[in-house]
Amino acid sequence: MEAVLSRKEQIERTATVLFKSKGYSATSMRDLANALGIEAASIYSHIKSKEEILQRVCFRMASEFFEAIDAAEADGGTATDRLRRAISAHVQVLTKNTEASAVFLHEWRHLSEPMHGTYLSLRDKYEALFRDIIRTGTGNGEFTVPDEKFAVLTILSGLNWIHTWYKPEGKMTPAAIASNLSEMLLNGLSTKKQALEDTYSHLNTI
Amino acid sequence: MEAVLSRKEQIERTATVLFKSKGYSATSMRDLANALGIEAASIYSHIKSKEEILQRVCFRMASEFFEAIDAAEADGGTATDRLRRAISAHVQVLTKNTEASAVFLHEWRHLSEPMHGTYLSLRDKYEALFRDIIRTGTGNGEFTVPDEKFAVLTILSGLNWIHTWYKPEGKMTPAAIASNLSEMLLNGLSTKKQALEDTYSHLNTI
DNA sequence: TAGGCAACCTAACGTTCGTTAGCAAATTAA
DNA sequence: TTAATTTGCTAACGAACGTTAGGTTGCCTA
Repeated sequence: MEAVLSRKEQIERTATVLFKSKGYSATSMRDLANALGIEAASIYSHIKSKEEILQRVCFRMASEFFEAIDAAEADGGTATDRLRRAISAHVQVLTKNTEASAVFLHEWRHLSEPMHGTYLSLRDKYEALFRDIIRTGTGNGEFTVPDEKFAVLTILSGLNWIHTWYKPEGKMTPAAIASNLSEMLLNGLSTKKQALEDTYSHLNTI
Repeated sequence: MEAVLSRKEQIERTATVLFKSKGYSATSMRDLANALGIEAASIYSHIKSKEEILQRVCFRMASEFFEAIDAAEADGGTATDRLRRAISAHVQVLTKNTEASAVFLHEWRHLSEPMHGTYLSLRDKYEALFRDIIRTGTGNGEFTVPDEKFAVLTILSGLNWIHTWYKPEGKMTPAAIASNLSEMLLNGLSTKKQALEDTYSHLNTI
C-alpha cells in the first residue's frame, strides 16, 4: 500500500535526504539528478529552481509543527499537561520525518528574502506558543524557571537533536522518547529535589 | 592592550564569522577576501586551502572544550558537583567564542577524511566524559535518568544552542547562564517533584 | 646596503555551478 | 485516433568556484 509519489514529490524527497547529509549549498543539482538517475536539466521540468525545493520542505514542515501543536493545545489542562503534550507533538513530527526536520532546522538560513523573514516570524510564533505554556505554569506555581524565553529555547533545543540519531527501527518509540524528554525536562536529573530556596537563592548573588 | 594578530589569525577569525553566518560551503574565498579587503589569491600566501581554515577552527575548539572539562573534572566531588562544573566549563568555552563554537558545532561535516573521522571520535570521547558523570550519579542514587546516553545528548544539545543568541554585552553573564542551565537540567521546571514511582512508572508500560 | 621575507597583486587555469533552449519519446485523455 | 501532458534528453550558456603561477612592493635585519 505504498503511496504513489509524483515525480515532483520524488525529487523533493531525494533532495531532502541529500540536503540533510551534505547541506543545501554543498548539494548540487547534478548530485540530485544522479541520485534520481536522470540528468540535471531534467529536474527543471518539475521545479522552478533549487531554492524552491528548500522552500517547500521548510514550509511544509512548519505547517506540520503548527498543526501538531495546535491539536495538542486544543485539549487544555494544566501547564504541565500542556507542556507534556506539546513536547509529545513536537517529537512526533520530528520522528515522523527526520530528514525533512533536519533540513527545516538547519538549512533555512539559505532561504532568500522574503522567505527567510517569513521563516523567522513563523519560528517566533511557534516558540511563543511554548512561552505561553511556561508563563501560565510559572504564574500558577506549577513551574519555577529563571527566564521564560531561556526555558523555552532550552526545551526546544533539547528536543531538536533527535533527528541526528532517531531511526524508526530502533528500540525507542517516539512516545517513549517524548515521555523520557518530558520527565527529564520537568523533573530534572536529580533524584531528590532540593528546597527551592536553596536551589535558586544563589542566583540572586549574580 | 589588544593582542596583535598575525595575518593568518585575522584570516581565520574573519572566515569563522563568515562560516557561521553563511555556512562553510556557501562562503567563497572571494567572500572571505572581500571581507579582508584583499584579493582571493592573496589568501593563499597564508593558508594552504579553504578546508585548512575549517580544520584549524574545529580542532582548536575541540582542544578548548577538552581543556575546560579536564580542568573541571580535576576537582572531583559528587556527581552533581561534577556535572555542574562540566556544564559551567562547557558554557564558558561556548560564550568565550560564539562564532568558532557555531562553526565547530555545525560545519564539521564538511571536513574530509581523515579529519572527519577524527572529529567524530573526539566528540564521542567528550560525550563519554559526560556519560561517566551520569553513570556515577545514577550508580550512587544522585540521578534518575531513563538512559545514560540519551541524558547526555539532551544535556549537551540543551547547552549548544547558546551561540545562537549569546552576546557578551547582554545582561546574562556566562556564569549566570551556566547556573540557570544546571538548575533546569538537574531539577527540572516543575516546582514540586512528584514521587519517583509515579513519575517513571508509566515508562514500564511502553 | 644588501638579502630575505611577509604581504599582496594581476592573470589565468580547469572545473563546477544553476539554469535555459529546443527537441523527442512515452503515457494519458478526449 | 488525435491532442495534450509528462518525462526525459543533449548541448550549451555565463557565472562563480578553489587554486596556481609569477611578479612587485615595502619593511626588517645582518
